[in-house]
Amino acid sequence: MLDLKYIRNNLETVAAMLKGRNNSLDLSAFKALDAERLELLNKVETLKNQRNICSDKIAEMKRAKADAGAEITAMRDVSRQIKELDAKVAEVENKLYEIVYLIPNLPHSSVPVGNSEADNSYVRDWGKKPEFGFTPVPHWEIGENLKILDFERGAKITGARFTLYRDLGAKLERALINFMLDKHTEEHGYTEVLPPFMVNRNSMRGTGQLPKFADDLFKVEGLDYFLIPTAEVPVTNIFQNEILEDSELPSYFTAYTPCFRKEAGSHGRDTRGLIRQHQFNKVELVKFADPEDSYDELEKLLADAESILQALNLHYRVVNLCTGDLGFSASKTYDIEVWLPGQGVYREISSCSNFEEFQARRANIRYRPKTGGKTRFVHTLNGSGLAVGRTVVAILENFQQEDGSVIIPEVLRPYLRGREIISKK
RNA sequence: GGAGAGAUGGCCGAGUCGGCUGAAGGCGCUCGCCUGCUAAGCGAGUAUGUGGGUAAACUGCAUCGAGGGUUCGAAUCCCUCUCUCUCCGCCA
Repeated sequence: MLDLKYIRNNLETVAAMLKGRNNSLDLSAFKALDAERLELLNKVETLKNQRNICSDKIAEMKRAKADAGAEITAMRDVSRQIKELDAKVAEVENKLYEIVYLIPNLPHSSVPVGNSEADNSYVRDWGKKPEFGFTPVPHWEIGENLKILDFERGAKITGARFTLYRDLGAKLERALINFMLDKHTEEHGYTEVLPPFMVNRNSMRGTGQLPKFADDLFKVEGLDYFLIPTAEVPVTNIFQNEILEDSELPSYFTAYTPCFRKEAGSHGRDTRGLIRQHQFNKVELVKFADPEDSYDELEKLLADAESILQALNLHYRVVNLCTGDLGFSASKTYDIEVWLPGQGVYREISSCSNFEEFQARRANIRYRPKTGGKTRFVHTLNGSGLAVGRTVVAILENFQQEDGSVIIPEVLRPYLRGREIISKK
């Protein structure tokens, strides 16, 4: 959420920002609603002031055993007016916030301007594409052939976009989760947390999933709870409505959770394989940072995510998302795209963002600056470290052998009792 | 699921038959004084949001789990909800 005062004073900037983000939100009602709200507040607060003063007077008179009948009668009317105005304020405020909650975050100055994916700017790459003496195949063929991924049974058990992992497939997924969590906690200073996989509406609003993206969420029937689409939601909300001490910043958390997404609007896209599932596993990195150094923290966060791919020896590239491709809550986002030789494409495997104050304002997460003075909103950041299912995809496709077997990356072998290869039984 | 107790400022904890309680008292913390170190002592200060005001002084409004109600006036009375604790039952 942006600061009301900021929107009020920079309405043109905000409108231009919306255009740059391909966002068609209509701001025309904002100005009138905002002005009406201020006017109503002014009125009602004056009346309340009157009432407070008079109430004290009545109390005094009563203590002096004087008759306050006239004052009480007069205040009766004032109170009635206050009640009416309060109701009106609430009404106007609701309308106003309906708009404000739908305004996305302001992009950082280093974000390239552009309309789509094609305009994202290249940052760097690491490693190189593996060479094959044969034609590499996509992971779904490898997985089915090795009997470690069972798409048909996943669909039978639940439906499309659900997959049953078997045997070394399941173990590989589990090994990756453990490897990632260990690396981030032991080497990068993150604290591991295991949060609830369902959250309430307020938490979803705090990180920006609601109200705009309700269609993408699985809602629990009969309760106002939602399955999390990412650990970002429960972990960022750890400090919801709290004031942190400056000494607690920056604060790093990592969490493994399954993620549940409806993938509304993606019908027909990536229907084969593990790429786009309704349920997938992810190890997430979340940071709470001092606004002064949140962009340094973003670079470090990105490096932490990259280190996993490097340890697995997977070729990837990093892109800086352009204004048109940037997520709703983010000020700046780097995507890490891993090379998938079976499909001949780079696919997003991690998304690392700085949200600046946007989520902190919604979730009301503040800190006391060391210089003293008023509390300020922290900056929140997060990134995948990494999406586990897509990492399995990358491993299968990059390390496939001509005979259909797959070499297990060395760093994972300790997590698999020394296994070096997945081959057909 | 049943029975009961509770939710007050950074923490602990008062709030009597509704009014002088944004909130006593204590602890903690900050600044100053004092004391040759440590400890103790003394004085002052110490919530958040939002508005006015010169980014000051000062000042309006709101906030005692959340929402509603009664009243001129609610931390205090009534209703609903949420959460916490204790006991019983059930359960991985």
